[in-house]
Amino acid sequence: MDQIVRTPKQIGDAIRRQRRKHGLNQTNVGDRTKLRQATISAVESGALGTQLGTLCDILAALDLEFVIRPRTKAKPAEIEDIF
Amino acid sequence: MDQIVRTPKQIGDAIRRQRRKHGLNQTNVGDRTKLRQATISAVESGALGTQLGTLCDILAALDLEFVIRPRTKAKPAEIEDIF
DNA sequence: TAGATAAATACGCCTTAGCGTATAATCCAC
DNA sequence: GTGGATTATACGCTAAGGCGTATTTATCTA
Repeated sequence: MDQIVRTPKQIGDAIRRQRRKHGLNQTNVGDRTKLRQATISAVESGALGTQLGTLCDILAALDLEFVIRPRTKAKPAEIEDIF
Repeated sequence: MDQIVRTPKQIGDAIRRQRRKHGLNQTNVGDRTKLRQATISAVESGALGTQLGTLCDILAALDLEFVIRPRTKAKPAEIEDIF
């Protein structure tokens, strides 16, 4: 359930998954966050330049949070696919 | 040990704490990440516009990782100070 | 397979991150 | 308190984010 994310792409994928789990589309999230649908799309696709404020807004809208911790030796399956 | 972080400021504080725990200064992290000391300073101070790529680079340099999960009802103490 | 819903792109605009380079402001130990 | 180390700011520059508005390109479903 908890998802280890180490790259923008992994973060985007995790967000997309959670968004769908919530039954929302990108426009819905955009409304909740005052961000454009296009921006949500960019974040989910793993744009490196996504701004931290933007990301935090999206997480809040999806009722998600980050935990920051020392890297673990996680099995590949626990981490987002590299592809 | 694990730190719940929900805002750029909390993320910056957590990074600063971990950096010090590693016995590094901002310049050291800058060297490891090809970022400027000034950039590390900005991230640690919670700049909203910090880019995701930048953040991930710093986390990697400090051997940290994110976990993304549903928000918990954590006691205030488990979460970074609001300020 | 048509129609509708959702996601990805486009264009021009304004703002700002991060860069190099430097310097000012703090912190700390001696 | 002073000198060295660390961190915060400054300035001009280039590149890119996110905005509004719209359209194209999937995706899904009846």
